[in-house]
Amino acid sequence: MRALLIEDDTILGAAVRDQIAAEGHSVDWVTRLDAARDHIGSAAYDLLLLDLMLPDGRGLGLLRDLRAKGNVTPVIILTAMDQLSDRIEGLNAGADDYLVKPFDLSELSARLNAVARRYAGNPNPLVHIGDLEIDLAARSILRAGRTIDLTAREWALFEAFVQRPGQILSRAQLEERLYSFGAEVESNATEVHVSRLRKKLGHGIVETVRGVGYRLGRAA
Amino acid sequence: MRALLIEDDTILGAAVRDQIAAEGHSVDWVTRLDAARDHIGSAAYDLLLLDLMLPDGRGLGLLRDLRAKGNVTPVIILTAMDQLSDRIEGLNAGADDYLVKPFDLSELSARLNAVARRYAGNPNPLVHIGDLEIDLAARSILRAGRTIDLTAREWALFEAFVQRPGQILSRAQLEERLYSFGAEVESNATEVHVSRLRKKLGHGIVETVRGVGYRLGRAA
DNA sequence: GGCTTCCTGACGGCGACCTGAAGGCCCGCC
DNA sequence: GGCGGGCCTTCAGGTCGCCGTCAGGAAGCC
Repeated sequence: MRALLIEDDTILGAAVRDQIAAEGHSVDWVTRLDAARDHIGSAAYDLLLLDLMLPDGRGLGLLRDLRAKGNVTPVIILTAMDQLSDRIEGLNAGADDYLVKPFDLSELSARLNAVARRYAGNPNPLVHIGDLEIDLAARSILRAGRTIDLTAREWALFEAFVQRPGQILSRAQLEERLYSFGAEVESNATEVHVSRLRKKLGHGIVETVRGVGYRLGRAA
Repeated sequence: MRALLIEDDTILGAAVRDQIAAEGHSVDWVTRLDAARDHIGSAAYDLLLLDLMLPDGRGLGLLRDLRAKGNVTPVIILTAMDQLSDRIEGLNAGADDYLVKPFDLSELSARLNAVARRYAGNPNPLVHIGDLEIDLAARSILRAGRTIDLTAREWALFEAFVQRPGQILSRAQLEERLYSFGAEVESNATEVHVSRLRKKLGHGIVETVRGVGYRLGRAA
C-alpha cells in the first residue's frame, strides 16, 4: 500500500512515517498543501493522512477538492484535541476516519489496516503458514475452519515470527517486543510463552535454534 | 424529493427554500412546531430541515416524537454556533446531520444531496448476525420476528461492531464513537454498556478480546 | 557421563473484566 | 411545577484468565 502523509510537525511526521513503513507500506511525506497537491496529481495513493493545520492553509480545502473531483482515496485526518468543529467538518467533507493528537502508534496502525482493508474491498490479507490461516489485522488464526485463540503475549510472539519468516529471532529481540521498554526479564518467561504457543499451534510451527533463538519452522 | 423546512427566521428560511427549489426539489416551509406536525401527519416527506429554536418550543421534541413512532425520515438540524449541547442531543435523538448557522448555501446543497443519495435505495439492506436481523438505517433488530430495543448508547456500540465485522475495536475507538464530541470517560461506562448489550442480544454476539478490546463473536 | 540449554507442568498473584446497585439528569406527563 | 421513569454514569465487589516464577526432567553437545 502506498500512503501520502501531509503533516508539518517534523517530530510527529517522522514517527508516523516510520510506523507506516514498519508495517510494510511505502510512504511519501510532505509538509505543505501545494506539495501534497503535486504528489497526488502525479502518483496514485491508496491512503492519505492529512493534518488540518498546515503552513499554507487548512487541509479541509484539499479534501473537499479531491472529493469534488470524484477522488475516493481513503483519508484519515490528524487533528488536535480542541478542534472539534474541524473533525466534524472533516468527516462531512468525506474523510474516512480521524485520529486525535496525541495518538498511540498502535492506534494509528489499527486505523491504517482498517482503512486499507475497507478500500481494498478484500475480505482480508491472509498469511498461510503450514495449515494455519492467519489474519494479522483481525488477530485471528484458523486451522481447518476452527479458530485458535491466543493471549496478548502469545500473539505478540507469534506476530513477530510471522512478520519475519525464516529469520532467527533471539530471546532479546523477542523480549524487546513483548515488554515495551527497559523491563528486564530474568526468568524463562519467554520460553514458557513459546511452549504455550506450541501447545496451541502444534509443534511444527516454532522451531528452536539452540544457543541462538527461535524461528518459524519449515512447515511453512 | 420532497422536503419540509421548519424555520422561523424568514430571511434564512426563504433563502433555504429557494436553494432547495433551485435544486429541483419541492419544499414546504413552516415556522412553527405545531404546523410542522400537521404537515408531517398529512404528507410524506423525504427530508426534514429542522431549526431547534422555534417560537412554540424546541425542535428536539418533534424529532424525538418522530423517532419514537418509528419514523425514519432523514432529518438535518439547523443550529446556531453556540448550541453545542443541542447538536449532541440532536444527533443522539436521531438526526442524520446538522448545519451550523450561518452556513453556505453550497454547504446546504452538499448535505442535501448526500442525504438524498443515502436514502435513494429504497428497501433497507439487512445484515444478519447469528439469529439477528439488523436494519442499520431503520435502527431495528429482529430475532425470530420479535424486535429488540436498544438505547442510544447501546445502539451506537452495536452499530460500530456491525459495521466492522471481525475487526477488534479498542475501548478508545468505541468511546470515541460513543462520545464523539470530546467528552472523556474515565470510568468503565463502556464495559457497562457492553454488559447490557449482551443481556439484550445474548452472550454469543459481542466477544471480549482480553487486553485489546471487543469484537463480534463468531456466532455470525 | 557431565554439562548446558531448553521444555513444560504447576501455582499464586494481579489485574482486566463483569455486573448489580445506587444516584443523577433529563424529559414527558399529570 | 412536581412527579415518575428511562437512561446513563459511577462505584464496588467478585470472578476469572493471564502471566511470571520455579523446579524437575528432557534433550543436545562435548
